[in-house]
Amino acid sequence: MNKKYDALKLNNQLCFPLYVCSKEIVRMYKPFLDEIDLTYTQYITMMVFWEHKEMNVKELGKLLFLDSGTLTPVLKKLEQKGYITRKRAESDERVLNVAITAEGEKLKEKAVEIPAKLGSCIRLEDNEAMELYRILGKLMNSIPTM
Amino acid sequence: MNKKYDALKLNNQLCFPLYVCSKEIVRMYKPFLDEIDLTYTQYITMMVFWEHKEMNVKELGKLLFLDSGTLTPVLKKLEQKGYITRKRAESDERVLNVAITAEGEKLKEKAVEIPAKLGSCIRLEDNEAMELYRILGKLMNSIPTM
DNA sequence: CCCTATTATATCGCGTCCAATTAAATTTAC
DNA sequence: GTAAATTTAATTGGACGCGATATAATAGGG
Repeated sequence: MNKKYDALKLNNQLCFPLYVCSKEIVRMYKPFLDEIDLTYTQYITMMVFWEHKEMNVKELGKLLFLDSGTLTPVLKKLEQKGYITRKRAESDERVLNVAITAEGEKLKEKAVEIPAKLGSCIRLEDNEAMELYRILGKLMNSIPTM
Repeated sequence: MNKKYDALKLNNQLCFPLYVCSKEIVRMYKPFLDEIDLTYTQYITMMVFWEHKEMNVKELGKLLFLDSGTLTPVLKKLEQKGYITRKRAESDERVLNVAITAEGEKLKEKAVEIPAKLGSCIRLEDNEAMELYRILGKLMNSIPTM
């Protein structure tokens, strides 16, 4: 039998396919994101601002499940590209408010085609995609938000 | 209605929860992997050698969905720790054969507890975990292996 | 054989992640 | 009411991972 080590086999891991699929799909985005000169992280950050206009780093991090150590360089890069502005809150100097610019809004027009382009790369039945979405949602909710 | 941009909302993305879950679960591994002083990438690499003893970089990359740009430093690190050996194939000097050492085998004993420890962190019904595993498998298979 | 194409790995630069640090605001103790 | 301790927010710095390119070895075509 010798099942003692079975749990250490790659094929028996749940995390591993998750890790691979995540990386591979991010990679699929790359050619499309290259066209608008964004990384995936920059892209999901812009998504938040396309939807919300303004937000501080803390709130942003909560939405994106990213800490400020990741966000600070991302936001500086996006500021440099002219898509957002970064400004300390007057009421609380610790807080950095980030807001989208007109340039940033314009980028949305270019980005709008991306989800469909990517969708056509992924071979998954609609019901499976929904099930995957549902289970991942449940998994995400079980993560301590710290 | 204004549904034109709905596909750009974070909540409507399939990739985003995948990306988040992957990162968060890798993070969950960290305290356990710290105990045996491995990164997640080093861990899945060792998994392959716990199962297969010997393999060249190309084959390893195919199994792990990682390229030599990632694997070279990982393998050098693991060699440095004494868990594997790296040796050019005599028949073809381009090929680098990697093999596990006795030290590497010993590490397996310490690692054997990790999958269970992690499993207990993840709140997911068995049938959901299996369904997730199945769908991710399908998704992985649709990835061009290049 | 020689030249070109292909294959396998290594190198390098950038982006992201984590831990430690800095700076600001709030709470607590006296 | 003020000083010290705690908490909170963001930044910095170092390590790791990834993509693009370089290097070296082999294979293939004439």
